[in-house]
Amino acid sequence: MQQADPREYDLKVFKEIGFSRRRGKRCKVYFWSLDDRFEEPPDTPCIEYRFDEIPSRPPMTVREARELFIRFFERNGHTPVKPRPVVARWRDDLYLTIASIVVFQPHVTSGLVPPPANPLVISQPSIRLEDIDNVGLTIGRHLTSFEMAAHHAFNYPDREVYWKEETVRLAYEFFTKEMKIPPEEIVFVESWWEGGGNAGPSFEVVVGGLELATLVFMKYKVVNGGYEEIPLRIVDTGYGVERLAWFTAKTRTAFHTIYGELLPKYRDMIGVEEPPDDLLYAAFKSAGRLDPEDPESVESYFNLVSRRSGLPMEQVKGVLLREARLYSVLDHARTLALMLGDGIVPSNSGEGYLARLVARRMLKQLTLLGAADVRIADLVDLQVGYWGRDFPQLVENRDYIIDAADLEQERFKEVIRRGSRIVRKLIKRKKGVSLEDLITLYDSHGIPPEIIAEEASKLGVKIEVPHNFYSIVASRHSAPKKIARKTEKAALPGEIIEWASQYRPTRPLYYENQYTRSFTAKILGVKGEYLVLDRTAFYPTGGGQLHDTGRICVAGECYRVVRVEKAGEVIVHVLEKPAPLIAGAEVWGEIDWERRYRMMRHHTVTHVLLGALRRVLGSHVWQAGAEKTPEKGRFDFTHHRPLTKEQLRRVEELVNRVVDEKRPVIARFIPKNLAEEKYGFTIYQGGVPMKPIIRLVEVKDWDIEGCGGTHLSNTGEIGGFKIINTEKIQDGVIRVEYVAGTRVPEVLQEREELVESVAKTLGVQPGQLLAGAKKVVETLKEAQERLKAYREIWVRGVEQQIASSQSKFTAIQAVEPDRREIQELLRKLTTKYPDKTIAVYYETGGHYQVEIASGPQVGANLGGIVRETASKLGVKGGGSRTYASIRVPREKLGELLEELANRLG
RNA sequence: GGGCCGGUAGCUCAGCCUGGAAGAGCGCUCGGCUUGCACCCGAGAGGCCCCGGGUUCAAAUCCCGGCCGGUCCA
Repeated sequence: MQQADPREYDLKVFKEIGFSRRRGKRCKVYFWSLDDRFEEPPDTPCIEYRFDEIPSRPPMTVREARELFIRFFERNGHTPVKPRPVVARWRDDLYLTIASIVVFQPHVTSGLVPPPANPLVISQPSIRLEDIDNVGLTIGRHLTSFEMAAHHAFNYPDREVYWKEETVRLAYEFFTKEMKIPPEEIVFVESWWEGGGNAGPSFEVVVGGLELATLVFMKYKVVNGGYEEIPLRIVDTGYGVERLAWFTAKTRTAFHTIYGELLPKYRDMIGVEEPPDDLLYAAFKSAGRLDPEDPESVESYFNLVSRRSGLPMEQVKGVLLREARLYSVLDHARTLALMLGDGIVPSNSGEGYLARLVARRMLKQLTLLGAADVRIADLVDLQVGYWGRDFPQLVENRDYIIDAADLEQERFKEVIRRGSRIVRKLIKRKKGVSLEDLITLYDSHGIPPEIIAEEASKLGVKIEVPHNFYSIVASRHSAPKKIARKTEKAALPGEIIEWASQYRPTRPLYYENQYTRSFTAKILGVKGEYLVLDRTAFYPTGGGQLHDTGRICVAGECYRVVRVEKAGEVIVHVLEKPAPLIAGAEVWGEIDWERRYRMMRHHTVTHVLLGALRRVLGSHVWQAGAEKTPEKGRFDFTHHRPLTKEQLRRVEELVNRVVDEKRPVIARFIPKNLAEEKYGFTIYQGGVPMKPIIRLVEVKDWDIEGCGGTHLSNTGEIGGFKIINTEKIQDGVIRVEYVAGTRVPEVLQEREELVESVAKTLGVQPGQLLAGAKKVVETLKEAQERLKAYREIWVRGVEQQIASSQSKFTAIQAVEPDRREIQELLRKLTTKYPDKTIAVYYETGGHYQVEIASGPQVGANLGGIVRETASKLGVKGGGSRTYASIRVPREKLGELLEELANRLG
């Protein structure tokens, strides 16, 4: 860890309280505390938990702890801010909200957008999966989901809010006055924080073995390993709400505090009894020193608990491992509820995979607890009830949460079912399962090794799973790259983008009036076929809407505009060919209105469609991609199951109803913070614009989204809507394609034409299409049967020919060019006439293909003879002892057969 | 987005390594046994071996590309 200048940590507030600075003897870090009672900072793993002995305010629930925190900071001049979803849709470098500061990155932290309030206080539910394997064993130190309560101050060069002194003072006051912790127990450990490209000094506030808060002072940007001061200095704090509650409740594990009445319910459903209290107490005391990553530490932890409680090692180990599994199930159930509640759709990629990971790990634990049949939907539903008041999105999306959880369980069962078949086979064939097998089984088939070991032990085979199994698997994968979310690739050559950027932003007339068809403007610059104007009505490709086309005229000379693209804020028109234009000239432009109008219809109807999908399917439906062309609209969205016919029908009906209702469609620009506060994050369907002012498009009382496209002013103009196709394009993503307005009859016409041409091909009237098709199929079947009959007759003839032939070699011409059929015939004949060699030849592509087989009693090496013959004739051919094939030009057939008859006859 | 695994009868899969007869179990059809049946016995139907290209005398099998599914990881 980076050690900063000691002066960074030397604060007046410490002196005022009477704190002094010390250094740990074994854990060699500096820390501030009241007296000299601590030789070590009271943090894991330097000491064991002793916060049960430290006085504090009476036991709080998680909700009470959150309220206590927010009210305290509100009284101290902070504005409470609503938390964001646990899925960080506004970030392109993160899937999950892992801390409260993530809420403000990167738009606020970069200085582009002001914070919603300053200073502010928030309690942000966060999810971190890095330590997922340690959840449970550490009785609550590791959680996959937690609430990070935080106060943030953003210090601009021209506006200082507060910095270290005030932050530490607030912390001290909160812990002593609100949490009622004796001052002499509170310790500030000097530390250094780095993350997301920023860095700064920090304090960890630890009490009685538990780290309760981290106070970070972000003031540097990390540039090539060095630090640069940034103009916007940010106070980034993080208080663990669950830990605050645990500290006051002093229960044996954090899970007892966090989950309260849910814990006994889970015990009941899963079948894990509450262990004896002296065992749990011993575990509590010893857990502070436990390093779950280190198997030796884990072993000595069990030892310690065994000695402390006086219970045998085996019992301690068994009980605590079962407990750890139970706690993970509790933890994962809440995390999964939060993920699904914020609309993550489980899948095999992106944030969807993270939801699946949590679900699968939970299912694994249940399986190992012998409770594979417990419905995880029930477990998750209990969490929805328990946390519903804190996170209303859980209740609102209950149906989806339950359905998605059920589906994940079904899929996992399927995986295990497939897996156990493979395991049984392996054991039967190889009498065991190697590490290599375990890795393949997990990496390629998703079957956890622990479950394989159990499966195998039922069959009497013992399998050792190495403790570092998952790191072995991880090491097989190449180093992780940065997460890549969809980025629009440049449609213009780099040099053109560079050239265009020198001009001032183009004034977009299509925003002033979306129905503008023609306009006048001034030329700012021309480079070959690329043209930049001071203003334009041409819409550039963006937001899933295709660019306009049209013409631009100067002094009666017109040029086709074939493409329009954006280079930053400058709009670049791409002409059909280089034009001899000069800067400063006046131009007149006109867009192809029919094309544009169709795109507007397809764009507006896309918004109506999204509104309908969210109503029919649920609010987990998010845009995953979209494209609007004059021909059709295409919309990809997240959803866990394929659409039923009924759902499709309802969506179609709903959209058409909105069309009939002639709802107004309004586009306007408003500040980002205001938009978020008023409409929430569903406005960011197509990604988050990094601008302080954003454009919203609202279909009245139906749908509202940030959108840069051109829209109709009323849904009535859509005219009509028809879905023409739907498919699952990847796990968790459904695509629909549709047409609107005048495209509907066109598509109908295309279908009609198809029906007509099929009917014509079948020789029936369009009305008789089905009957006609049935007849064709019947006729085909009949013909095939007849063909089979003829074939049998032919075979009998061939047999006679062979039987009556004196020669050991017979050649027969076949009509059907079906190798497989011929091979089968040859097989039959050579079995019946084991001393004969038979050749069947048929014409194909101007050549004769000859298949030759000899019976088992024929001594000669057929393949060899054919190869020799082939080279003699200058063709290719060969085969095995009893089977060969050769291909000769038409005129050489006679020669070939003669040669073969000579050598084989 | 990347790695790995897979795509063969209605279903579940074998065959592929080592190229030259496309198979098993369940299901289905018919017949027998039986009061009846999820049992038993006998017979039978059912396959563009995912698609395209290449290598080869010859490809389900080997090589390349694609599509689809699964899975692990970002």
